[in-house]
Amino acid sequence: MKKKLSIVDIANELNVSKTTISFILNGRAQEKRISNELVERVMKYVAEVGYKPNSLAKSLRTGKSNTIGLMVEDISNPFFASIARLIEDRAYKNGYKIIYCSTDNDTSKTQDLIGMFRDRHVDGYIMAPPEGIEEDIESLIKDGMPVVLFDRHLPGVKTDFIEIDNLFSTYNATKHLIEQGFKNIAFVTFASHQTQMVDRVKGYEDAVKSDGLKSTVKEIVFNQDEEQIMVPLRDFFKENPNIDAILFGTNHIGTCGLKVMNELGKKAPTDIAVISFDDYDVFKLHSPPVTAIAQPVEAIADNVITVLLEKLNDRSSSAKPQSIVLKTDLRIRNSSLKK
Amino acid sequence: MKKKLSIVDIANELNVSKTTISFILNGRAQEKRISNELVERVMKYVAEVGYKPNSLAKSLRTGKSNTIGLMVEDISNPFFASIARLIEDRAYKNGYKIIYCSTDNDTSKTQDLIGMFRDRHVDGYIMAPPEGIEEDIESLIKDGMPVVLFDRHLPGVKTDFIEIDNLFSTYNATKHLIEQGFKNIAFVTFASHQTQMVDRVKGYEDAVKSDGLKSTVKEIVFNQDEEQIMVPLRDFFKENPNIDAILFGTNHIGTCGLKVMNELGKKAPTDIAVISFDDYDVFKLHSPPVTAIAQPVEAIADNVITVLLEKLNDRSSSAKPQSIVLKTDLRIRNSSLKK
DNA sequence: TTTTAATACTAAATCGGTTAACTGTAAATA
DNA sequence: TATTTACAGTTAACCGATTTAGTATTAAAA
Repeated sequence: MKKKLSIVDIANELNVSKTTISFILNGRAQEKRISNELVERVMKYVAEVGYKPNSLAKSLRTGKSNTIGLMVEDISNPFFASIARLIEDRAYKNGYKIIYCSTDNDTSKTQDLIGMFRDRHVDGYIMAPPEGIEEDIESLIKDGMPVVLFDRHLPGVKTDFIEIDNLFSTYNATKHLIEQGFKNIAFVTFASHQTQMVDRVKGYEDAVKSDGLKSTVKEIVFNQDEEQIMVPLRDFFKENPNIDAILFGTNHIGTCGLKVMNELGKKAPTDIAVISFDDYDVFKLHSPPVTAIAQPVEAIADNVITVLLEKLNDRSSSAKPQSIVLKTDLRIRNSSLKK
Repeated sequence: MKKKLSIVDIANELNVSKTTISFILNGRAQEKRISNELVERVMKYVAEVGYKPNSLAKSLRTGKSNTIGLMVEDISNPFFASIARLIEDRAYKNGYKIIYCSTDNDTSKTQDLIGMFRDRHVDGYIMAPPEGIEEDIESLIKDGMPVVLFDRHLPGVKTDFIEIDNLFSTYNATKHLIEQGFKNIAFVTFASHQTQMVDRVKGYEDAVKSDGLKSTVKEIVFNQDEEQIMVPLRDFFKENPNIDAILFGTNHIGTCGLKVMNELGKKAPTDIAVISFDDYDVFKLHSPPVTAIAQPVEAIADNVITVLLEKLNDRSSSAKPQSIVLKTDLRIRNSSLKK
């Protein structure tokens, strides 16, 4: 077990001060007028023995950790998992590591996690924030930490965020159902005051109202345990036997909804037409396949990391926060629905 | 932007040496005979101002970072995502953070990532190792790093691992198909020399041979791009028109397989019976639902973290490595297959 | 000839903790 | 009375880097 080399070992071996080594390794040789000769000698030796500076020591001194904290609702949800994956790739390419965690949409858990991230001196934060976290985020921002939100934003908080056009997405999907001739369209979603959910509900309501149809919104309490989501769904179907189409507010609730429909022997789309927010394999492979509102996952991840890197590279920048709103894609999978 | 308090600030404020503060905060007051009076005064002040020790400085001095490096094949794969989620929870509860990354089963990428983790002084490693990484893992172990492998292991490398009984799982699934009366059963999987894949193939082959049936194994090159997986699958179906049942080696390939079957208008299970490794929503919700080999995800995550925490708490322990092999569950979803 | 400037580095402080070794006093033991 | 022991802490070194301020030498400018 060879002990790791430190900058002092290198300095001693080459009879040079560690300051010089440090300057050379940080590309400040020119600026500090270190002779090319010496630079070469040092670089050669460093490569030879494979010396790597201790990043903890470096972080302690410089205050930068080259780490980004990523907080999503649940890393095992395919939507967040794929965004996390894309962010991870881009971050590594730019020399950043990711520390991630799942908030479960739980405010106090999230506060704890922010504390951990702070303590670990992450350089920047990417998060899909839960409700009630406004003050904590504001305090991060006040302390000069770059914060980029995605999937939703916090109305009072002035920071960058990337999201999609939720209102139009559900409006458009609902209109699509109406055009297909459905009259009793329900919207089933998680109970939430978050911006993305509020907008999704509003999009749906705007659409049904514009056609003089009745609005039926069912809100379900978020729960980790899938069974706890399915219970109220069963009730919903029993209480609303005349529903002919449903729009689900997230992939998770859409999946649970399909499971319950299976249980109850209700076929999509012959018995009840279904559209879900967030597209993924379950909907594509369902037979017949389920129409879904696909979020531009790559574009979201790209924008998130681009904006964050910008802030990281130009800390002082007081440019006003960017709000990027991306379009979704309604993937219509059953053109022959009802008519 | 109030600057963060350091231990020196606390010491000065209370007119005590920082050593004393450190002892008290690390629960060594008794041992170092610090008076209860002083302990209380310090604790009260620390709580009041919300002082939190700088973990970077702490790590630098102690060599421990309270971080675990988690390397999976692909964090956006539901199998790995759910294991990651469970490991995350357990790790946080025990005061550890997770740094994660996806290896893509790429050896040199993984080597890079190990380098990063090393550099960040992670306290332990959890990984689903790619091929060809034996030496790197051995060098980690030689340097005293706790390493726990899962999903597969490296035959020559003596370290703990958690996996499932792959051989029996595919043997059993194949037998099940045979019992249903299928005669032309194919096994479609990723090309790999990894232990889990080798065992899965062997389990299949043992089963078909034991009944004197023909073995048809199709190996597909792993690729990030789904289309690159579907091309050889299409070929496979065209070249083997008399196949009446397929066993897919992973959830990913199973999902792609179903997509291709959809394209080609082949129905599961009426045209071709299907069983896939790794159970998830896509298989549960497929109509009719697809039989799958479910891995005990919670048990895997539990065992992984338990073994790692044991090693972390007892570094010197030279107890010989544990090999834990868990059972899978064949979730039969179409009892009325053929007969 | 003296002053200034450029060259090529280095010493020491610093980041914020932990820890081995030590100090000074009072009471207990030899 | 002289020596231990217990008590209640403190001093200073250390982890491994970065960075500010400085030094010694030579060359150019005044």
